[in-house]
Amino acid sequence: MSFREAQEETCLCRIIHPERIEAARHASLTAVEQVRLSNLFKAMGDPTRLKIMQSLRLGEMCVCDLASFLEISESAVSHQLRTLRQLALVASRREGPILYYRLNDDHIEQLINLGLEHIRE
Amino acid sequence: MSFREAQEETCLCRIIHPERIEAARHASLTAVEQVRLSNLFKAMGDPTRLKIMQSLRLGEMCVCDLASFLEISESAVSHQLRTLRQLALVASRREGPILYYRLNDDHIEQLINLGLEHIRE
DNA sequence: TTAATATATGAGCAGATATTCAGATAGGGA
DNA sequence: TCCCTATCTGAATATCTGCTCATATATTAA
Repeated sequence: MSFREAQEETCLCRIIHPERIEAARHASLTAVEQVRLSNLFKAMGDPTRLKIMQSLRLGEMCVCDLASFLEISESAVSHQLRTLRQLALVASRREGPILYYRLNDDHIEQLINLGLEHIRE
Repeated sequence: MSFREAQEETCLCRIIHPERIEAARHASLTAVEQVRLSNLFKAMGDPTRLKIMQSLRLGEMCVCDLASFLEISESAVSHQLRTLRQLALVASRREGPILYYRLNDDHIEQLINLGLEHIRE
């Protein structure tokens, strides 16, 4: 039985506060915004990626700096950096064979700081 | 071959910028903070949980309000609310048989707003 | 107490995902 | 050109996780 069917069976009396549901509906984001926002937080929710971003708060680092610091393989770092790049969380600068990664904008550090405030209170 | 072994094999010449690694080490969070922070963002990274938190920005809602709005089962909502409760992202108030959930503090809404700024630019 | 409603919880499964491994690509120097 | 280094990428795998289903708990009313 699908949710729709279940909802029809139990009727709308199950909805206690229709006005709150309507209010939430009006204030809801677009589907694209929903996806982007959850992808942003999901990216920050992985311990490895979060450590990468924290490391980059202090300045740019190359792949093998990060691998050495985090004690994981360079391949793993590279995979995670790709994810972060695709979400515009980090940017890179090439200097010869070395790629230097940095945080893409101030929002990232602000998000981390705000998160720290929450967990520390 | 473990990472440690690989690191020893390739020696420290693989570490391009020891001073940056040292700086990152000094600025790194405690293990507990790392876990809590990534758990916070991970919780916000799931689409369903994020929608729940967005809905609660407008005011408290009960489980079946949320289930109706999100079009998922009440059981699924309840499971996600437990996760959010354990991370102190939401709090609840009982009125008779009904539990009203709300965002636990202002940080949550600030995090969402900051995330929106990032994805909209 | 019994019934009805609102929510919580445990088990299990299907889908997602982070890592490793092997191999590919790209830049710099000889 | 060839080699070495730095990084990237695809495939495979082991782990994690969100949902469903069934059941349990809790509150209210009769």
